[in-house]
Amino acid sequence: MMDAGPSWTKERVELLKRLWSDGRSASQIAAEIGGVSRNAVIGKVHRLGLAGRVIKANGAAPAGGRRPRGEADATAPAAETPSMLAPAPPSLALVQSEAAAPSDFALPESSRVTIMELREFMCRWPMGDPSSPEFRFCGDRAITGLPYCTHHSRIAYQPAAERRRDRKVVGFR
DNA sequence: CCCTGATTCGC
DNA sequence: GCGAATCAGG
Repeated sequence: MMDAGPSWTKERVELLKRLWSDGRSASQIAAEIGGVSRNAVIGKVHRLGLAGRVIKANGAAPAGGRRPRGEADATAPAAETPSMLAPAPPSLALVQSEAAAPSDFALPESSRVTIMELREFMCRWPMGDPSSPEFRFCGDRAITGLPYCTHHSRIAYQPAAERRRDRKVVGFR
């Protein structure tokens, strides 16, 4: 007699619509409505047709294509990012502060290289946003045995004493 | 690893 | 129709 879990009643659907159009995320909506997972929410959203606000009309988006569940996945184990770069990766703030300080050391940014152009003897100091296509490495002649050039080695391996004198990290206003 | 939405498909 | 499982991307 008792009906099972409250499925998508009119009220719940309307609430869903409202929250979705309100810009709430599926997980948030699921939490508010209660009794449903975010997958359920997403599924319902799609079924209702008020799905993806962004319709990829371009062929540039094969996105979304899960392999049939029965199939064994021969997919590679995974590999976030080899990140076999430098032993002492500088902080982003530090990099940015350097980039934003042209007056200090006018590092000859002559040789900036992509990861493909990088050689063992080249400075691996990251320049710019790693997620950007503009991302480059310093590429200057690295100190033998070290991943950085002289300039960036000073930055990366600051003596504790010298580091005490606070270097100015990127300043917010 | 956290999150986001998108898609497939057994139920 | 439903939504877990899975995928792709941030």
